[in-house]
Amino acid sequence: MAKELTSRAQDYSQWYNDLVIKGELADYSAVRGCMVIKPYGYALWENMRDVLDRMFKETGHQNAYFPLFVPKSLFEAEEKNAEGFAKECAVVTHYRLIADPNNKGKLMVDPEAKLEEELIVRPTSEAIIWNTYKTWIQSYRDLPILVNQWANVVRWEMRTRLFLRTAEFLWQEGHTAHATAQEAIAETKQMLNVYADFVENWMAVPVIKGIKSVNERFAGAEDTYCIEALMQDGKALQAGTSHFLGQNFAKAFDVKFSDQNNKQEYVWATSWGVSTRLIGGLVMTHSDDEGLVLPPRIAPIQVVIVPIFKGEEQKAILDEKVAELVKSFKAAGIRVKYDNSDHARPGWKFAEYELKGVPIRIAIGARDLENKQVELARRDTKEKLAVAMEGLTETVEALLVEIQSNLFERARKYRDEHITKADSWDHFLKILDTEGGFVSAHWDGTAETEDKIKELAKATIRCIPLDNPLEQGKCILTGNASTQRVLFARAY
RNA sequence: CGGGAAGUAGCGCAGUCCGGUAGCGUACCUGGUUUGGGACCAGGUGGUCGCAGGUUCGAAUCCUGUCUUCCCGACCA
Repeated sequence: MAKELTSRAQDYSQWYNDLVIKGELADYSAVRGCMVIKPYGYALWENMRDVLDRMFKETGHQNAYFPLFVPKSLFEAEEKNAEGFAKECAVVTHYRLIADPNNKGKLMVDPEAKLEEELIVRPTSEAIIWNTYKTWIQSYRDLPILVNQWANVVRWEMRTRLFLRTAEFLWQEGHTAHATAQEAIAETKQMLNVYADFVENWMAVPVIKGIKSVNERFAGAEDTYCIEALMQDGKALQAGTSHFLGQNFAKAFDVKFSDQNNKQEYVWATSWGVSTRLIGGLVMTHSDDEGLVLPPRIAPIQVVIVPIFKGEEQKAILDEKVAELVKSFKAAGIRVKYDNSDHARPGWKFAEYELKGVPIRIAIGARDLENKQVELARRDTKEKLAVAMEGLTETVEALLVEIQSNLFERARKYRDEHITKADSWDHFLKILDTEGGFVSAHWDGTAETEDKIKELAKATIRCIPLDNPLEQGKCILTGNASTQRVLFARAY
């Protein structure tokens, strides 16, 4: 065994780290809290990015790029936003290094090169963008502005985890400006739906759409909408957020427009983002003790073909036959890899591609050529099937669709089985301590109660589901009157 | 940031207590035999022991500092 994996039951955290590192998605770096995203992991991100980018464009958005640095005076303009992020900001104070006179071969910060004004490395870009929008917007004719940027941001987290919480991460952030509150709210909801569509239909990760409580709301937002996913260890993961920012940033940066009646109005704003964190969620939703399990629609490699041969002569015959298959797969838009390298034997390759989460493996040898068939193995169910060479491309296409839907259904079943109603505090705690998952419980709607529950149960309100039915009840903690249940969970 | 553990060859580890100039497995290289679930035999390559100081004739080993990672907690728009 070349690569031993920790099992989920042994140590869930270690299992996750093993998969990310041994599955070659990412690795630790020399920089605290920052990871190296390796080619295989980046290919996965590129696939995700490309699909999202297309969805953003289909909903009328354009890409742009704003600076990495935010002058402190701009950063602090929107008070709540600044306060929310202040304690995790990297700050640039100098612009030059010089040779250290007391330490040969070493450099030191030039004390003469202190910046007049500190630059904040963006933890999010509302400030720099709204400062820019001020110059873009004069009239209602300039609205809406529908802009997205693909970027990196830095949040100086105390405790980091590969993909789930890193000091630097990749994401996209949409920042839109609108003439009316209704339009901005519609945009906020539209993008939430885009995220839910992407995460469910491409990543095969079921999510619950909802709205955050005041405590969990984005700093500077009027309302934060979110999609919440459930991991295999029963903990929840916020997979994406879409914020209705009201006029907070417009007021902070004095962004006004003239309406049809030549009346000056503040602009309405939204922002929305998803990050490389989604990759962490993907790993923890589908993968198993053998390694990663990637959904076909975003897998860097959808099909791997492993030849089984004795001697160069057989290999040449297989190479020729497989070249036809590869051509046919590629013509059908299937991402296929033919691994005919001779330094690893078939068994080794089988294990390796299982670790990498490749949805379909095809093994083909002399025996198969004779029978005009191949051995096809599904990563999701670990089933092996003998499949006719005739019409193989169509078979594979259909199977990729089936695997995609099987992964989603499996995850949804798990998620649905882990939404539990609790009507007493004891039951509430018991669920959190045993099966985990979402606990649907009444809450009196106050921030104080939410804080108290967080303190006592280490669970937070993940969201108030959008389609939540109203029902009379009593708060799980205080017993005060409540009109609806909300979803609690322990979360990443 | 608090508590705990760790850092020695690409990876996984032993050696550290009791100082004497580094070893095992795997990977890698060469040759051969192999190839339908992580092959075998033989011969090799590769490490200033995380980094920086200090003690000493001599440091992976003792001392000080520092960096990084993991686990638990606090924090986490």
